[in-house]
Amino acid sequence: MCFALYSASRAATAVYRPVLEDLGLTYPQYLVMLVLWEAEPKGVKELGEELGLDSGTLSPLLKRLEAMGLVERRRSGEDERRVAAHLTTAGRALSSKASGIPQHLADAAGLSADELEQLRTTLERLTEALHRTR
Amino acid sequence: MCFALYSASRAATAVYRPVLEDLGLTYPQYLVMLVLWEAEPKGVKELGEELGLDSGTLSPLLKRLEAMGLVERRRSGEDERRVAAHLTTAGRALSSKASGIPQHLADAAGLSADELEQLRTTLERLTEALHRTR
DNA sequence: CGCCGGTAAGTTGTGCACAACTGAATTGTG
DNA sequence: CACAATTCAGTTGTGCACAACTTACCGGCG
Repeated sequence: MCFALYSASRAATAVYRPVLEDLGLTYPQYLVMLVLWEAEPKGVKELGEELGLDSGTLSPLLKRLEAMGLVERRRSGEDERRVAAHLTTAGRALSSKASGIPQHLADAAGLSADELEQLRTTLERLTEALHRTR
Repeated sequence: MCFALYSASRAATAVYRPVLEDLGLTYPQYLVMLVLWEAEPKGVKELGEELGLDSGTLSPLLKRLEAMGLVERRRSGEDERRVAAHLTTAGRALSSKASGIPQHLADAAGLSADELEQLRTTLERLTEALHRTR
């Protein structure tokens, strides 16, 4: 069962890869951009909570996004410990190029909309349960 | 949808991690051992086909398993290009310690046996379809 | 005020995942 | 037989994922 999960996840990111290459993003970078397109700016901690990633993964990832000119990292004035990721103009503009990606993947999945929806909710329940065992 | 897949997969390996730590294995190493416990010896290419991994991933992984004394890599006599992974006595012995792991994970999943079975087949169909689009 | 536990981000080190490439061995074809 | 194309394992380089640790900063308490 878990091998099926592992394989499917890798197969999905493999389908994303060539599409995201046009945007110059990796899959985790794309996830971060999705979150920021939704609401911005976001602290490293908030990004980590939404994506389930820690600062050890996010810090270098955000640095790369900053080097690409998509994101700016700014230290908070009120709390000097916090760093917020702000979108640049280029970062905001990229969202329109990315708008077709979810549909592209849904097409590649070869499952009906119902099946996809059911799969998604089952996976979310599973993730919840697995996290609870920690 | 794909984020659900990505999260669930990471959550599953996170549940495996402490259990596999007792065996001194990572999750991909455990997958290789599972394949070898099933049938042995296996060439790097065959392992790669069953797991969907390439030599760039498997070569160093097998070297680590060899360094742990679980596996021996031997060049084939007939075809000097090929390298086969053989289990050592210790490698074979480890399988009994690992026997309880699948059940442990099924318990942690918090889904019924039916739901797990259905999830597995859906994921397999999905993986198939995603590979086809390449 | 001074210190102290806790928190936020970053750093270091290990091990995948995968692309691109290398080098050796084999196979197919003229 | 010779040699070009292919196959196989391994190497190199990049980017996650995560544990363990470090550093800077906050907020509270004596």
